[in-house]
Amino acid sequence: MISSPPKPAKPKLSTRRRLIDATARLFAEHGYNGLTMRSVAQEADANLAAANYHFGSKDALVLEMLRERIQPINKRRIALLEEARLRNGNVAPSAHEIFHSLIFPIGEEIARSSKSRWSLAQLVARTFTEPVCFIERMHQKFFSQIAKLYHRELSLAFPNAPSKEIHWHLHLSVSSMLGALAQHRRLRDFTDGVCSEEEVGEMINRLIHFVTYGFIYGINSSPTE
Amino acid sequence: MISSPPKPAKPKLSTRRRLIDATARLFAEHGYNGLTMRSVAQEADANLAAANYHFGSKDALVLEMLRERIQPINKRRIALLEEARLRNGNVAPSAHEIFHSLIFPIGEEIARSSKSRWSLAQLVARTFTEPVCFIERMHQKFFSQIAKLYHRELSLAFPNAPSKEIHWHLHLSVSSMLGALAQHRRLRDFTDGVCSEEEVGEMINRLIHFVTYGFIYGINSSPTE
DNA sequence: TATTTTTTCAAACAAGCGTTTTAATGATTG
DNA sequence: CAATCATTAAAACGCTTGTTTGAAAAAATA
Repeated sequence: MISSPPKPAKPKLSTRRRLIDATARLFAEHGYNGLTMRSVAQEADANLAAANYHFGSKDALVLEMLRERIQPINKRRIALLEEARLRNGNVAPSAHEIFHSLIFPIGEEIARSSKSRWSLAQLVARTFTEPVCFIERMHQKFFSQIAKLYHRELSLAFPNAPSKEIHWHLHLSVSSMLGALAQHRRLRDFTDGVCSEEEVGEMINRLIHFVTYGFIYGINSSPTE
Repeated sequence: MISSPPKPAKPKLSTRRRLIDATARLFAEHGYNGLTMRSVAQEADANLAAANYHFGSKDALVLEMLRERIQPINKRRIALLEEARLRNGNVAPSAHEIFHSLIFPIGEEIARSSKSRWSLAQLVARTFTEPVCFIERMHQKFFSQIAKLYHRELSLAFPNAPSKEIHWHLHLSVSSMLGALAQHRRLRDFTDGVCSEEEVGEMINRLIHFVTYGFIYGINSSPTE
């Protein structure tokens, strides 16, 4: 079966694009140390020297890939928060709205990526485990300001809760979110085949409720036990 | 200052022992790929060939280290569950008792290891992120049976909840636990210095409550939304 | 003490790593 | 067409990896 169309209908993305996408797949699957320039080149169907030519180094390549994946999610989070604020008039967003804005955007991206050939969930797991220095610094840059934003927002929603308790439970909430995303690929095994990884929307919805309840009832019970 | 006591008060553990402990530290910090036989040998103050002599291969060394760390925790979990069952007579353990038995034992070990030179929290994060095949198989072996045990236990505590919902929320609970443990080292940064990583007990207590509330109220609300 | 077994050690092995180099391509512009 | 640029290609560079080797040292057994 020989196919010889005038145009192969495969525009074949730029080498740069293919390199970044291959980096995302391989970084998610094997981590920073497990990702090699040679594997990236092979996965991207490019030459070994191409990545160094386009990005300068392995570090810069991975960093650019992460930036490209994370920034739109954070922008969407802030947008959803603004939306809720406007919708409620002068009333502060509820805990559910706050955690919805935190979790839903990354759920959207995970659902999108799961239909593709790479998994954002795995990538999230990676970035939060890899102790490589530049990744830690990057997380500091990307997530410290948004953490402060959510702490402020939760302080408005729970004006009677001590600031430290909000810190504690926001930390637990974020940790739960990340843990659930990181473990998502293990869902089928863990539930003995009962729950399927395709139901990303179900998972995100339950996760938002789970975290909201954990936060609300955790904040309001025995802070000094 | 020359010290020449008759016995240097340093019995110096066996090479095998030192190799395993060094492996735990380095695996936790750098992951499987980042751990090298040379770094293990240096950290354990042993010869490069010693690890291959005692364990055969890098795989076998890491596997033995993991087995040694995980098994006692699972035994303690089952013991706490039995304890609660006996204490309540014929009544099934409550959700709080169940999650206490799940989370408290690993909290104990983390508190113990945090005073040592290595961190169990980091190791937990590693093992749940590393996609190396033998680790995944190992987790399947170690945690699939105990997952079934907890599903049974929660089914008794929530006889009206559909089995699938218990699967979902147990998955979320375990994910939250792992996420919180994995993120524990980031606590200080994340909370802007307000919460300290030394308060492991505080963290575990709050985590148990957080997960319990998330499970209880998650199970009892909108299962078919 | 003599002999056997276990454990350590330094050195070397092939394979794989990130990066660089140099030449050959392809596209763009004059 | 000629010339300049951006991109690709193959080969090689030191360096590190897991593992193996064979002899030396230590421990255990007789």
